[in-house]
Amino acid sequence: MNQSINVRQMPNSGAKTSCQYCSLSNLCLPLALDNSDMKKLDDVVNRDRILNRGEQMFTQSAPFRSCFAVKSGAIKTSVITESGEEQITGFFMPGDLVGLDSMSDDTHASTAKALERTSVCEIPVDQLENLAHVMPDLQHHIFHLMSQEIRNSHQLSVLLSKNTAEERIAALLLSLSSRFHRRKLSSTHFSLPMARNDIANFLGLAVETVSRVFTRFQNQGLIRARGRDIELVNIEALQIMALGNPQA
Amino acid sequence: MNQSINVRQMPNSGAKTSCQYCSLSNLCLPLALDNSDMKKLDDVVNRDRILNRGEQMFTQSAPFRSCFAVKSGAIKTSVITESGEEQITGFFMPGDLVGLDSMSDDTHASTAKALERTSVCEIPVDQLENLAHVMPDLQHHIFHLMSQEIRNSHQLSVLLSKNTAEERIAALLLSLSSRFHRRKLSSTHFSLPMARNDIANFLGLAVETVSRVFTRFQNQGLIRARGRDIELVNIEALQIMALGNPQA
DNA sequence: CGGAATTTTGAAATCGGTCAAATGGCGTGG
DNA sequence: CCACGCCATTTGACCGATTTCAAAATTCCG
Repeated sequence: MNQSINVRQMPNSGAKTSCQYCSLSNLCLPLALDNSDMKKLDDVVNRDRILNRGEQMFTQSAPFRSCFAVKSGAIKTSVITESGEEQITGFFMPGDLVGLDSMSDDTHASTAKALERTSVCEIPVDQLENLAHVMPDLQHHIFHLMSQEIRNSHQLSVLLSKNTAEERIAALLLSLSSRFHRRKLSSTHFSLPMARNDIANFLGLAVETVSRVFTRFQNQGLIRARGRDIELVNIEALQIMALGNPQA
Repeated sequence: MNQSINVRQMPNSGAKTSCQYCSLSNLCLPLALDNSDMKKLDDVVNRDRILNRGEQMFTQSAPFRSCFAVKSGAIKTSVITESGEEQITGFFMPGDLVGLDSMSDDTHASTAKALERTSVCEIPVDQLENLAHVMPDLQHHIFHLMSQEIRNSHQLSVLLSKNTAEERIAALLLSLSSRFHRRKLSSTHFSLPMARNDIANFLGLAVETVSRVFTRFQNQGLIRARGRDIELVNIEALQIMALGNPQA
């Protein structure tokens, strides 16, 4: 039910957990850093900001001052078009860095909202840039993360323009599966952090279509779904399905 | 017919044009730099690589060593899915930097191909990172460019998942228009660098649909199109069209 | 426990895709 | 300079996956 990741407590402290003692350090920004550099990063991080389900972390067009690392819970980001439509651009899980799409401007390019109770670490961008300047590994790592974000978005574009409803949903389930796996959680049995509505929006489908595909998958014995509780029964079949028409 | 940008010649030289004397310096990487820094950048740039139409600048999965700045001509980038389908992820014009989506890996995340005769400047990434390390403005500028790339891709996602064929094509025409404008070319009369096929692929449509929409637009008096030669007759109407259903 | 929100299910409508074929443009070579 | 042939573009008719509209069923929380 709860796919958040427990944060190992610092031995002698009930206080905020430093990067060194955070179980996410192998996923998050500190990944690239040695101990002394991690300390410096540690100093600029504002820890333990808690968001309730539905609460916004930042909103599009608001002044851009910080990126956020997800500690537990889950975040969705979305852009609002001029015609008022929302497009979800990503789901962020513990260890992910949110807000990189805003680094080209002094205002946020998207809105970030908590999908459930979520705790985050805030990292002021000006300080992050300063650190990156003196720490080549950090600079490199940020380049890496931003580039990864571009790739993810390109993958989404492919999904949206080339794949059927079934293929998109299979791909999303597998993507979530592998992300849970990387976080040492079960890759076959998890709880969706987002509503059907969010899935539909993200994948460019109608909610009804998402619902129908879920039941179809269930009837075909590919998954077992009860509400947000999902079990991947036949991963291989899902993988084949996600690939789409294989004769292209 | 030719929307390439002339490169101002260095007064006393028929040789390669340095960044200082390149008319694109206000669009390209040097944008962020003062004269002495520009010199250093200049030293690491391999100039005057020429690609013929259809020639590949780099291919997906090939070792990633350099980014490329477009000097004249036009480039398209695309990703190939596991099932062998191509999705064009961007069109790059003079002053644009190609290859940023590959900075998360040591292999290219996409393939880049020249749409017409194109000249580019090659910038080795390791040297670019070194320079960024000593030049905070350059680092900031690269963050900016990468973030912009994320935004662009998000915009594409919105287009693909929320907009009709007409809206997508109107949006593309307007986007090209503004990009030509920023390069001091006509924003109402230009030559498309890409084929209908590329437009269709980029926008997630069938070629036939693109063709139909073009003729529909022409009949409605929004544009005049003969082959790749495009004239935007009623920009306001196109803008309204690109917005999509305004009652959402 | 109750009411609202989410999810599911059904039937009908549609936009864009697919298939097929005609037309047009352009470079090459005679 | 023209004719050929190839490839890009256009046009037409039909089809199908997904959307839309409507309503029931279920779940979620306060």
